[in-house]
Amino acid sequence: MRSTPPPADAVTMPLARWYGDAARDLPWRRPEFHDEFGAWGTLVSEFMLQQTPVNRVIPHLEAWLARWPTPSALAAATTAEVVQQWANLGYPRRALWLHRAAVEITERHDGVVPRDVEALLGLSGIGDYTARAVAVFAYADRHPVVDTNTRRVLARAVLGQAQPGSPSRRDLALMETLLPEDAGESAVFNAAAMELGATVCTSRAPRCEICPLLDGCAWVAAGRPDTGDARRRQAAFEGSDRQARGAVLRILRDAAPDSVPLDSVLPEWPDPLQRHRAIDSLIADGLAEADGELISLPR
DNA sequence: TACCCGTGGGG
DNA sequence: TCCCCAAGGGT
Repeated sequence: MRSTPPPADAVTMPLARWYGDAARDLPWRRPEFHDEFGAWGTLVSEFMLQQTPVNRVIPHLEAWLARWPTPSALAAATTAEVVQQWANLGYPRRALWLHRAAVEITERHDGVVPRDVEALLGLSGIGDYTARAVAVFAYADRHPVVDTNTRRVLARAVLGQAQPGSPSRRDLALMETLLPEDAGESAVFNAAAMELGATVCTSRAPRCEICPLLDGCAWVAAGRPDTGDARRRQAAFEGSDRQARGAVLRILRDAAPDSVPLDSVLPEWPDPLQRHRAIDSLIADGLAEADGELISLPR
């Protein structure tokens, strides 16, 4: 006699089966990747994947790990080298944080990426998502891993809403209730939920026809209501400070390791005040360094 | 909590 | 063309 399966199985079982067939072949999912780079490889990949699409990350990840295959190797690099290697991945403060995390790992953890979630959360640039992603995907421990893809899958399949709206902490708790007891199965479930959100249960045009959760999906059952789109729109990029900062930093990256005259940096920028603000804030963030009338990446 | 932080590809 | 948004985190 089998007991009635827990409701969570209605989600975990079909998802695991689907993942076995449909998972993309990504570098950080290959055994050789873990053999070669261990948890460090996972950590670097997760930093790069924060808000940067998979396809753009892959070549940068390989170059980065070839140059700095261990935390201590990166810790020994200069800020300028790190920012330049980060290239056009975007959000360059992540490069600073990754560098800082490498120093922290070297100094506080004997050069070994921590396994404990609390210890991981203590590192620069690591939050709820990245800490658990490292613990689960590098160390095969049992934790809920909740990113924007998983949140969307939970919102639709379980909560019946078009987009995630509840605080992400609540989705973390919800994911915990669905997590299989077995650590290995739970790791697959975490990866599968993310993969489904990335490739099928997408934000704009979900492909419900091929979704393994179609039969039990609360959102489909409700007639795919458009939940008023509570998402906050991303601030305009054109004319923003971010655009100005990006333009300045590109010049410094291209010139590195040389300095350039301050006057030569975006002299024609439409808003001189904004140009000044961009330069100052980059220096304040540690992404640039001024020396008299010269400016460069930090030395 | 809401806002800030780059960059580029796809619908 | 233009708009959306992408394996988040810090403040």
